[in-house]
Amino acid sequence: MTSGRQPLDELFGVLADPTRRGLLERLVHHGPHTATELVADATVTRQGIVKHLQALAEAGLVTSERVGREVRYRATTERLSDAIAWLLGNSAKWDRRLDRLRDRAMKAAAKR
Amino acid sequence: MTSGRQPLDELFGVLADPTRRGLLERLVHHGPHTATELVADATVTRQGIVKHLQALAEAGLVTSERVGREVRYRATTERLSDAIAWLLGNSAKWDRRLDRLRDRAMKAAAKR
DNA sequence: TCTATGTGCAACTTACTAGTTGCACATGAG
DNA sequence: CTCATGTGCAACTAGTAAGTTGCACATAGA
Repeated sequence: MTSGRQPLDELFGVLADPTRRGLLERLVHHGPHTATELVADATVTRQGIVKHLQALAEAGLVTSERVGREVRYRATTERLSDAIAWLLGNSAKWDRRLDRLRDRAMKAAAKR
Repeated sequence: MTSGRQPLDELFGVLADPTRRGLLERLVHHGPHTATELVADATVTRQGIVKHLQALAEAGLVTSERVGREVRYRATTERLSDAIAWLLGNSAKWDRRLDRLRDRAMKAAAKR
């Protein structure tokens, strides 16, 4: 059962870092930014941020677009549905509220 | 902003490992088990499993109870709501389906 | 009491990850 | 062209995490 690097490994792993979650939050709620712009809010160097953004990109949570000499990173949160679906699917099944949530999440995930 | 070891770090970090997710799934869907029993389905040693269960316990996802010479581990999935809430809160806000999910999840989390 | 089974503790190896620094390359503006 | 700004690549360090092995301790049962 322990095959190499499943999608959820990457997804949850990427979200386990507070700096990365902060970056993603920023991109989700305040739109696209460059790595250099994001340095202001972080405690790490630009290179550190670039690494985090690349990790997020590999997990499918951000995309990048070159604009002149800048590179804009944009959040693409569709993949989060996979994580949500797993979590709801493993929340106590005897809870009716979560049962309803799970059903809806499964449908939402299936549509994608 | 990068303070030491936030709750979500631990939560997502613990879920990033496929062996741990497998253990949690097993406990959620098939009830309490001992570490020794869980060895059968895993690819790692008992000690490895014990370590994973301890990690899950520290993240508040399982509890353990001693019964004679055995130790039964039981899933306690309430904490998953925290992860669900974060994910829904950072899913694209323009998506109405996820908006509804988020509202419901927030209410569910608040009740706990 | 003796034994089989289950658990706990500790040391150790290996591998990965966060974060850094240094420098080279690319591009927009004057 | 020249320079400031933004990006890319690579090497390196330090810390942590997975997983193992070996052995000691505890307990149910014959």
